[in-house]
Amino acid sequence: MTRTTLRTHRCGALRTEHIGQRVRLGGWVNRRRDLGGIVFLDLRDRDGIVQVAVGPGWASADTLALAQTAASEAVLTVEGEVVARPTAMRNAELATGDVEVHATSLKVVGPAETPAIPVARGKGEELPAEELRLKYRHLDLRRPELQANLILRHRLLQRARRALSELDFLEIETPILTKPTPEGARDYLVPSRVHAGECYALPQSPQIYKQLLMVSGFDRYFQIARCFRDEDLRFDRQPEFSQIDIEASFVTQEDVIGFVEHVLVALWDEAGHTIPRSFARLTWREALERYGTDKPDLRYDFPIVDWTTQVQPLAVPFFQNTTNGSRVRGIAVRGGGTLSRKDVDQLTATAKTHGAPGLAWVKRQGEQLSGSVGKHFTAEALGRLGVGDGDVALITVGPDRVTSPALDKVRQEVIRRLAPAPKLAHAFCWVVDFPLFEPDPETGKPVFAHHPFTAPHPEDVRKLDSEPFACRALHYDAVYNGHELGSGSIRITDPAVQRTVFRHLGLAPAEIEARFGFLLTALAAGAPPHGGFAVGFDRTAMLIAGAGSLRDVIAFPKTTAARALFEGAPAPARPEDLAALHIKVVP
RNA sequence: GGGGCUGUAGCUCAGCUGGUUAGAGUGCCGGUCUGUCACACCGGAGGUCGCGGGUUCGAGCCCCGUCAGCCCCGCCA
Repeated sequence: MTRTTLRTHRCGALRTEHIGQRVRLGGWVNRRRDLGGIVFLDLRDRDGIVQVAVGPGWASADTLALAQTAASEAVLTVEGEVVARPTAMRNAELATGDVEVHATSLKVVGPAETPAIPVARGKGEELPAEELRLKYRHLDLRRPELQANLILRHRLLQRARRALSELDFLEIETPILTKPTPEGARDYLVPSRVHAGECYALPQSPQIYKQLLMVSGFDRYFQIARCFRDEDLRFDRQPEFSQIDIEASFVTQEDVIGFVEHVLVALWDEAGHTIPRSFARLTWREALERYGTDKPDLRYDFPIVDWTTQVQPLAVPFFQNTTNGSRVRGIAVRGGGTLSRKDVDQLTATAKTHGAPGLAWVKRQGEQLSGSVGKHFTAEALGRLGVGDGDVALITVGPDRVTSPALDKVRQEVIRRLAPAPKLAHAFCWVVDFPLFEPDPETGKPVFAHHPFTAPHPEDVRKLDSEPFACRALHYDAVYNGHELGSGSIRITDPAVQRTVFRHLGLAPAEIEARFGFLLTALAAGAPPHGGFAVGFDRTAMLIAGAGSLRDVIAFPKTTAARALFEGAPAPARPEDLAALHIKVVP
């Protein structure tokens, strides 16, 4: 199957079953070992590495001379015979290590200059700086690790397509040149040459299009959708990324959750992991209460607990400012007695950098109590907090919006330092019942927590105006080991409700018609109940591959400053191009 | 927009309290070598100490600014 005019096999595919065959190979010189009379070349392709031996018993003097000068990373074609290695010469570290190829002829078809960064690395040798790896991406991508990541990514994509096709979903493409959105992330704009002063926007997601497809009756849609958001980046955020985008009609939240579980289980299966269904489920409120985050890592315990009433009688000064909704919350760290004073100090620093006033702590070793608030406690009082012998309690105080994120970070840090065995290797869960609104950090006014097409929970619709923050949404997130894999919702299908929601966003009626008229018109044309989901595919691939960054599962990623170091994008536009686009750059 | 870390040979790094001619490993070049697999051994070349300014008798090292990469906060409906 891999045979072409120029080669018969891939290098990395040769095994003992090929012994005796004459083969032609093509590959890159991974390493050369020149012993004088005999030369060994490690030839590499995407399947792996095979040793090519060039010796006087079978190769001409010219071939031997050529092998002696073959440069690292040059492309060679090799013709020769697959032979068994003598027992003592086998290499158990190579998949092809029981055989080698005795080359009878050899050709440098792609000479190579000395590579700017090494492809073949010695054991324990560090990777080149990421800046160089991105600049010389064509070399970095030759590394077996990155090849494996991209090959896995391919298989995951194919598996997602297959899984969804089996569920009768149709793959339909939507535009890349689309319309700016009023809310959410900043758009990448594409100026129109034909229409002076007008712009397309690259989609942040195909949200409206997939809803239109439901209105059109396609029933079940999916797409591996490229999405673009002009926001600052992180190790797990790139300006352009791929989503497994799903939408289905005549569904409830349970149907969508079922579809998504089916896809996720298939993806993990593709990587050899068997994931039981159904996934754990907790409400957004529970998640924040117990873990301080809407994407809890359920591989580990160490839940956050409310100790406000238990510590009240102890008259600890630090815990006294429990006015207007503040609570005393903390984590009973089982086995936390092994945390050093320095560990606790660093945990305190973590809590403070995330807004907490500080971190009180009590450690119990036998009857011995120690820690910043140790003198206020008795063993019995600690027992009421669930803190036993050898444990430590980490405690803070404040309103939930302060203590939740701080204790989330503290919990993560505790897990990192204690490195307990996880209860599960793959902890999936659904977080449901998200709030429809959240307070604007500046004004305190309600703003949409998800996107403005998310349907309110039917039980809470009457609270839309009176108690907006008590209003739940039909919005759900899939979470894996503390990472958000994606989110989805049931959509608003009543154009009147959709108009009300836009008004809540502060949009004037004329603006609503201008921006979303096409959606409202569609909803009024007979819209089936529908909902969907989007899986962040790059992030999923990163997690399944065990990669440390999105950049390791994307062939040509951007830096954290959104630059492409390989091709050098973005680049200054030529004046004539700007003129054609009716653009003047203001310095 | 803010904070932190890093930047010295092609690559990975060391460089003491500011003090002689900036080192190592690897790669590269030349040589020896017929069973290596990070081959071994001998020899050699290779430096804008990110960039700009300042302090100092003297700066890789101290100060200010700046650029780049990475990580974090804000941001990411």
